[in-house]
Amino acid sequence: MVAPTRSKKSINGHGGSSSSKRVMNRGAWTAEEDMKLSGYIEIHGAKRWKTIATKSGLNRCGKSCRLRWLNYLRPNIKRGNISDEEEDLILRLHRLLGNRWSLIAGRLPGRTDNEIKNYWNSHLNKKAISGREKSREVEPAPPQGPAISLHKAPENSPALEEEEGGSGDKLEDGYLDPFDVEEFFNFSNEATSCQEWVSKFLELDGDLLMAD
DNA sequence: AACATCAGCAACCGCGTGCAA
DNA sequence: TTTGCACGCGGTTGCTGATGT
Repeated sequence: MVAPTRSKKSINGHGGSSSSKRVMNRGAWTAEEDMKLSGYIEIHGAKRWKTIATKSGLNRCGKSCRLRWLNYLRPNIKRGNISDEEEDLILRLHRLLGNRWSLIAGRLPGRTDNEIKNYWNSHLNKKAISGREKSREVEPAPPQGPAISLHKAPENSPALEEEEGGSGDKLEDGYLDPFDVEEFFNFSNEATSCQEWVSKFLELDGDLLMAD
């Protein structure tokens, strides 16, 4: 899809937290706003979104600026044309992680959590459901939700922990955990390239399927 | 051609977490 | 210890274009 020019709701305020009476711009971003934002970030960096929002001269809230940057303006963003390989990876990761879009996006270079979430809701959700329906015909009651349960953890930290704690390899829903989850999803350790990670994941996920 | 419905997606919202004062 | 700010995440909303009737 081309850069959006549609005018969404342009209402005052942004609901909730801000008590400011200043009328904020909302809705679709214009090319001019995009230029202002990326120009400012180029010079000052993508930090302190509230400051960025005010100093850049954009009549937007910091949240809106952050979202626009992360999902649209950031360099190396891939948009659209999700390949079969990526789709397959999303399906597998979702089966493993559930709706942890940012984690899934973290393993798809150039893809954003928002894009993946949208893609899931509009394309893959149906696929996943129909897949489950089919497998239900063969064996009843497949497990719902992520095979690996996660506690919410900050980015770039050991994000995953098994529910039972420790190095136990049996997960709460009966899935076997065939690999070191903490190491596997430790994004701070980027020694291995993403390509390597993907092939490693596909390999291990295949094993997991065989074990089912 | 006109209208209704659906699908895709950008953007908004509320909440949780981390951190500094 | 408490409080407030900044940030990130996931769910939801609603606009637009496509498709169907």
